[in-house]
Amino acid sequence: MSRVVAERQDVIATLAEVFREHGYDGASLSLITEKTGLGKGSLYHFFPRGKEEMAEAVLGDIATWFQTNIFDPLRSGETPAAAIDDMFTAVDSYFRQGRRLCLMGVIAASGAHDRFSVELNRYFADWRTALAEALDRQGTAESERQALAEEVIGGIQGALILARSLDDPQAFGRVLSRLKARCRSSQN
Amino acid sequence: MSRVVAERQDVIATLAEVFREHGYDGASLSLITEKTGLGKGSLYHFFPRGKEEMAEAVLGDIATWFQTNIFDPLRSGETPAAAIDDMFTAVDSYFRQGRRLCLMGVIAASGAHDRFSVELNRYFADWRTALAEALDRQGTAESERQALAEEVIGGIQGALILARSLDDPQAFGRVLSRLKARCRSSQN
DNA sequence: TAAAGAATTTACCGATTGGTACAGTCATGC
DNA sequence: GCATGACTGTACCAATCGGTAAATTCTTTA
Repeated sequence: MSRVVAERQDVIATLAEVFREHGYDGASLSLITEKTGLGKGSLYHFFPRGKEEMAEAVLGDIATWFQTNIFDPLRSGETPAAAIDDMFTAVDSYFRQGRRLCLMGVIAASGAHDRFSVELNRYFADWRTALAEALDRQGTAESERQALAEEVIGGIQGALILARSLDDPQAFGRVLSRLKARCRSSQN
Repeated sequence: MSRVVAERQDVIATLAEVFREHGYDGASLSLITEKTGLGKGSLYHFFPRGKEEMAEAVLGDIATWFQTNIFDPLRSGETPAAAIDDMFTAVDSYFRQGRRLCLMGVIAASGAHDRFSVELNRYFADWRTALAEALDRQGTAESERQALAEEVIGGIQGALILARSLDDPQAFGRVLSRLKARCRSSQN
């Protein structure tokens, strides 16, 4: 593994934090410089196309993480019901029990939405597909699958915003457990 | 009604659009100038504290609208079940069948969150209280009220983000009708 | 109709924006 | 130990940022 790939990867985690906390427009290069400890020279060495490429890298990184840790297990899990339970556990952990926003949601709710519409579309569509398939395998009615998957994925996004706005991270957990119960009771 | 109040009110609707579509940081004064047709001089005449006061005015306007058209009817409606149904109808209409984002959510998901935390908190807390009370009056179990209210309000926010990200406004309506059914079936 | 004040236009400010250029430093492999 | 290329620091750029100031125009009212 070359040094390039390793260091670039280190930076991406910090970039993700900055974008998550300040949004795309709010994440200025000076702020990014400060938080990453990298000067503009280094930043533009790793991301020649600048801020947009930084955000693309972060979104790609997140997409990969979800693919690996959420979507794939939903498909490959032996017992789909357990796989769905695991999804909720992973989600709760990833979003730090409601104290962390979803960067995909942050971008979707921002003016930068158009710039990353492809990434956003793929993220949510993949999640919906993976969850709907798991629901299918656990015996959820066909008419229910897609709609329930949308309700759950949207519910997670909304719960994050709600928890932050109410300054009550626990609201996230409360909604999560209700959504989980909903998936469970849709079995046949 | 003086001309001041009337014209200021006209501007607020356009300001709301700009903030909704571009976010707080993305809504530059030049963009605001362009969309409102008002020069900086006029803008600063109406909103001496600048952009922040413009956003405050918009958020205040939205809060009033929801208080009047959503929260109050939830409390005063003769039959609570019908009042809740009306809420979903009004929400679907306000958010243009999923083609319009919620500015409160947009701000909550942005770096400007801290600046308007009071407004955000009040909006969501008021909504939760009003809905929980209506659920109470329609006989929803006490243990359910608050949690169901949170699920519904969060669900609406999330559905807006989902619909925009999937580029499928109808996803909003699908989630809405499920949430409505949930409220209905929680009656006693 | 003239005074008062509301509203607008215009020019301007310093600071910051994202981005570029490039010389210099550093580690690594031959 | 030297050449190569990855990496960094610094200086710089035009454009735009949010905001200010003041002269001017338009409306309202007495």
